[in-house]
Amino acid sequence: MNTETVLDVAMSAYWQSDPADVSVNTVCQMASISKPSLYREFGSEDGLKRAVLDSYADKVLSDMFLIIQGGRGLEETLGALIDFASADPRMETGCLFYKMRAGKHRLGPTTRARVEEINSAAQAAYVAFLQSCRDKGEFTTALSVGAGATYLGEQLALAITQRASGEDPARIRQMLTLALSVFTRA
Amino acid sequence: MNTETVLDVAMSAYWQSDPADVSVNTVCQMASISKPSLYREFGSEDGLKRAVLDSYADKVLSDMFLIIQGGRGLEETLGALIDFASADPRMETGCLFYKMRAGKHRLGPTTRARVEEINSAAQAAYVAFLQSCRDKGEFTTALSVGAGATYLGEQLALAITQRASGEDPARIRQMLTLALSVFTRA
DNA sequence: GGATTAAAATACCATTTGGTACAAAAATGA
DNA sequence: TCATTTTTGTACCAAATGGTATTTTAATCC
Repeated sequence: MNTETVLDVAMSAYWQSDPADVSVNTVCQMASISKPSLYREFGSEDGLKRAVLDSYADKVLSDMFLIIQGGRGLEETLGALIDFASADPRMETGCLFYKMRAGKHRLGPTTRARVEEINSAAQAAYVAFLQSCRDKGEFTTALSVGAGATYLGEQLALAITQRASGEDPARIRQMLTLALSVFTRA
Repeated sequence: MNTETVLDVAMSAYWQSDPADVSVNTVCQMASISKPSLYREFGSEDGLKRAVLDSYADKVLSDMFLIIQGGRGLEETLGALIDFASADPRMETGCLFYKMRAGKHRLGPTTRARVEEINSAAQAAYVAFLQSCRDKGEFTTALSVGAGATYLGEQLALAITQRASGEDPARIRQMLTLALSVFTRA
């Protein structure tokens, strides 16, 4: 049984619907493997989800981090984030990480821990980005860097979550652009 | 068996945790009634949830509608909404309606229909409010009334949802104030 | 009080959940 | 080719889910 294949199948299932709505049984029959095989490889449902999340972070979230850490200016970076959130086809059914975070009380301990880890890393990345913008004199609002980072993160999460519920991408872009306009309009 | 009591118990349970995480069995033993009694009164889980949502709309959401339809000005109304979302003790564990809306794919048909109904009513209320502000010359942004209404609704939902996950109310107020500043700062 | 009717609870149903004991295959070694 | 080891799948487990048939209890009527 190919571990990589199982991870892909599970990720796709969790991502398309919701980690809480996909059972281990379902994953097994979608991947055409037996349940003991899966448990031998991942130990538990929690282990599987954690592995899937790791894989997701590697394949998808990394691209988002690249945008934030690209070293570009405020407007350009915000624009890229808006593009990503409102138009990237991979976010059409939302973000697996945000789905997990939204239902983190339904996750096992190791997956939840990983979710919190990633969340902290994202927050830190937003902070670093905004701080660099402030240093460059692009981010001159009274708003603190920490608060701005939280705000930015939550607005992105909101936008991407809305894509999962089928909202019109153009509308989402409009809303997100409006929300993030607080960074550029003093 | 007191129907009102059962509704209160169920509402409290759904509200405090999440409608998807509270089973019919749990509701029964919390209300100290037998399962057939509950099914005789509400027909199904969907029926119970729908009844609870109706009761919730009557007891809680009505207050939110009162704020919006109070006929007061833009700044004052937004301030009241910010207060409600970030400080009202009843929103400490979030809003039952928003929880249902967030997990509406997990709801039965009648409850889901009611959720959509309430959602439309809320949107309409936001539209009416913003339109009246525009008529009074308080809302002069390029933003359309419809888009503004959607934005307002989503930002409130976000803020209240964050309260359910234990975020610091002061932080939430700050974020929401920032988000809604787009209405008053041109 | 005794018969009838309305209310409630016990005890069950099928299905699904996460998880595993154990037997059947398949690959490896000599 | 035969024995050993590793891999895989069948068949099961207990618990919980939403929902119900049937029996017991309680109230009503005469």
